[in-house]
Amino acid sequence: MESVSARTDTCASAPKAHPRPEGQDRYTISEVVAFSGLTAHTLRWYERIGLMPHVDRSHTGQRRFSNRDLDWLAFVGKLRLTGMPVADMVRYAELLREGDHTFAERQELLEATRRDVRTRIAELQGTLAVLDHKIEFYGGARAAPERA
Amino acid sequence: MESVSARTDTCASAPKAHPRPEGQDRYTISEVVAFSGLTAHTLRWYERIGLMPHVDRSHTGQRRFSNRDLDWLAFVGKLRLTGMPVADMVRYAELLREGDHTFAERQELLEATRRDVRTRIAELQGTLAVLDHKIEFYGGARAAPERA
DNA sequence: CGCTTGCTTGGAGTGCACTCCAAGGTTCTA
DNA sequence: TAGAACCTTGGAGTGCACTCCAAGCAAGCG
Repeated sequence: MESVSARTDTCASAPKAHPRPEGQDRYTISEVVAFSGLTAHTLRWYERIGLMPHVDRSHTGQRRFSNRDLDWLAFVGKLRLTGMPVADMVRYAELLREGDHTFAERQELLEATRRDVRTRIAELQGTLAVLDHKIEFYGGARAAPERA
Repeated sequence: MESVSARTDTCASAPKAHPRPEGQDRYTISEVVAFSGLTAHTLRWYERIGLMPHVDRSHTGQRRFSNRDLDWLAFVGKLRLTGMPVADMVRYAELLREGDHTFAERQELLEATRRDVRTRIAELQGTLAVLDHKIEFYGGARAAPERA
């Protein structure tokens, strides 16, 4: 995802290069829409509720997003997939803004999230087993009594 | 997480014995609440929107749920975990009520759902990788410049 | 310069999945 | 046979996560 990858060659998830290199990264909202898949409405709303660190502005007040902002949005997107409530993500964003002394709390929050994700994966695998079972039934039998 | 393993003696998910044997399975709504974890409101709402096959009634009109209904609710619960919209589940319930000639469509619907679940699991595993990465960073470094 | 397209705001509206309410009838226990 | 606890209904309300609107300023082009 980000620079820290230099910890080794980890960073298994492809870093997904930014559309423009550092230094020229001043994206308009519509560019971010194209890149992130979110709507402009949603991007503005994220900022309003504190889910985005305050975005830079042009001299006339229009938003100019940075590569950093794009990275953050990608991370938020991942969290969103887990079903985490937006309020919790805002909480994490606040902790980040508050600085170093929230380090431990952030770590705890990430670990709790990881536990949730693992639980969710397990639940989905349980569901997958049920689906496999029913589909197998559909493949084999033809119209059986069970409320399939 | 693991469960799927037992592909041999299938029916891996414990059949989860019914609270009462066939023949005495006439549960009040509050018994179903205790067993399913859903609220009475939700159970009535499910019936109203057609997500429950019409539930049997006592001679005075109170609901009496059967083991069959419990099984159906358990399945709906699994589908709910996948994030499937209620409307889609209602569609499946309708197909069931319509009888044998909807067999193929039901099968298709289940298979599409399975594809969705697999996609969702893959997404969550991607998220898990990101979380692992960040947590590792938190464990190793102490307050670094990244917008972790 | 004028035109089109894009961006700004606060506030209101939408869709989903519940969740609750009021007013009354039912069932169980003492 | 009384009282508590449970059940019924249609319809209204809630919380979440967007989603859209109107009115106006900004930016790029021939």
